[in-house]
Amino acid sequence: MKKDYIYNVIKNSQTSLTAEDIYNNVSQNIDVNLSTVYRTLNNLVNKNLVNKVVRQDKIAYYELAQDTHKHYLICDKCNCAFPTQMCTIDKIANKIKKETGFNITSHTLEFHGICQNCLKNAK
Amino acid sequence: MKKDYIYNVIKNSQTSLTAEDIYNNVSQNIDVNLSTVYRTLNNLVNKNLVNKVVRQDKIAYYELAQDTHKHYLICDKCNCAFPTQMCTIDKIANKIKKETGFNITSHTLEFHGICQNCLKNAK
DNA sequence: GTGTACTTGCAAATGATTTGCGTATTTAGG
DNA sequence: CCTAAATACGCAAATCATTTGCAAGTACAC
Repeated sequence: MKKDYIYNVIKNSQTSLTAEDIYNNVSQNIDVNLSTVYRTLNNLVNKNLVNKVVRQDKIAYYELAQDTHKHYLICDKCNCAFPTQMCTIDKIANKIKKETGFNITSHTLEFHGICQNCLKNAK
Repeated sequence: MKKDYIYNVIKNSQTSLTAEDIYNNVSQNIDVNLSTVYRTLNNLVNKNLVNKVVRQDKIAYYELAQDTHKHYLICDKCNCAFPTQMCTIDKIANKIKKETGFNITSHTLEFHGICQNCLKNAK
C-alpha cells in the first residue's frame, strides 16, 4: 500500500516535511495522488504515528511521532529549519496546570530569526 | 478612517482576535468590507502596532503589539483561549543563540489541552 | 466466490486570505 | 479654497493548502 511508502519517507527524514515534500519524494518511486498523501497523512496523525504541526507560514509539517520531542529554529529569510531539543516547557506546563487547572496535553514552540548562513550572506 | 475602528477593536479586546472577529465587531458600528479588514490588519502588523500569530487551527490571530508578552492555553474542545504570561522562553532562546549562532528574534508558544469547563462538562 | 471494508484517483469544493482594478476620500502644497 | 498625488475602500475574482464526493480498484474474511 502507498501508505507504507508515505510513512517510510517520514521515517527516514531528518527534518519535518510538508505534504508536498512527501508527495514529491514518493512520486519519484510510485504513482500517487496528492489527495492520497493528505488522506494518508491524516490517518497517520489520527493513529498517533505522525505529528502534525502548523507553522507561522500556515503550512502543516509532519514528522514521526516517536521522535524525541523537538522544536525548530526557523529562518525568516531562507525558511530553513534546524531542530533543537532544548525544551524546558514541560516545567512551565506543569506549573500552569497546577495554578490554573487547565489540563495541558501538548504544546508547540517555534523560534524565528535569521540563521547563520543568511547572517553571513547579508554582509 | 476605518483603520482607527479596527485598531480600537484590537486595543479594547482582552484576547487575541481573528480577522472575522474584528470584522463582525466593526460591522456593528460601520460598514466595512472584509478585505479592508485584512488589508488594514496587514498594515498594522507591518507597522509593528499589531502582532499576528498563526495557530494550529491555521487561522491568524491578532493582538496589540505593545501587550505584555503572552502565550495562550487553547482548549481543544471548545477552542477557547486563556492567556498566560508565564514565559521563560527568553532564557532558552539566549542559550540557543549562544550555542548555535542562530539569531532568534521571536518565538511562538501554544499550549493545547482541555480547559476546566470542558473537564467539568465531560463528567 | 461474494461481500464488506479500506484504498485511490480525479475533479470539484472549501475557507482563510490576497489581489486587481476602478472609485472615493484624505492630505499636502500652492 | 483648489488641485494633484497618495491612501483607503468595495467588490469580484484569484490563491493556495487542504478536504471531500464519488466511482472504481484492491484486500481480506467467511
